[in-house]
Amino acid sequence: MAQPAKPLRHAWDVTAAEAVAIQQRLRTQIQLTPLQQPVRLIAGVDTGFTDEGRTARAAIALYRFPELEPLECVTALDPVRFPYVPGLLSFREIPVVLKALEQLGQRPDLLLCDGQGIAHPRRVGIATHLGLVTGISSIGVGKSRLTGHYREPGQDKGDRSPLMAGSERIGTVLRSRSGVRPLFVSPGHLVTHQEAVDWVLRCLTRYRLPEPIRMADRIASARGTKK
DNA sequence: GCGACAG
DNA sequence: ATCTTGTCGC
Repeated sequence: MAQPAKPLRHAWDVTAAEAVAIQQRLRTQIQLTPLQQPVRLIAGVDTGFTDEGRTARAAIALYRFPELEPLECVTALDPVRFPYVPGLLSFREIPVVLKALEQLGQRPDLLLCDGQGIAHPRRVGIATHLGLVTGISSIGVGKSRLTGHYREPGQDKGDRSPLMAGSERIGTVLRSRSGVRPLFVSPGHLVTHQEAVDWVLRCLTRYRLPEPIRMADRIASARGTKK
């Protein structure tokens, strides 16, 4: 017998209006509290696109701290189901990131995400969203500004200035390397502003991006190393 | 109405 | 994000 057409929908298949409503609810759960456990496992998270933007590829690179020794890398592919809309990035990238996270053999103590944490119009950037969904402490590391005002920080590595939204602090504009464009660091969930900056600094080597994210970036874009 | 706008 | 070679600068 012919079955009645069922509207097959995935949990993450929402409209832009629904996404905003979800963010407004999630916003109330954010906790900018100090880390409650020693950080031994740090995961860098990033997403890339291929197939003319129809397929998303998430990459997660796990590192042991303080050695910054690479432990394992996992990836996941998923068809894109949500367009890029400034402010709603997490609804486009989180599904495939969760898929990759499930393949990780160990649970990270901290997530370093490519994108904003609370430095977002409704305070729910992808790092915050991911932290709320997983319960894992998370930090947002954006390569450019989404929202907020700031004074240009000094040109030396470590120089910084607060990222503000009115009188509220939403992050830190941090020079991760002398002479390069600054990073926009903000707490995702379960970490403080100070810790967010400290952990990004502790994961830096000789590049602009902290090592875990830099590695995830290369793997997600699948073109950093020509085989 | 006119800009701004993570990846 | 992605399309793309060489080139300028420390």
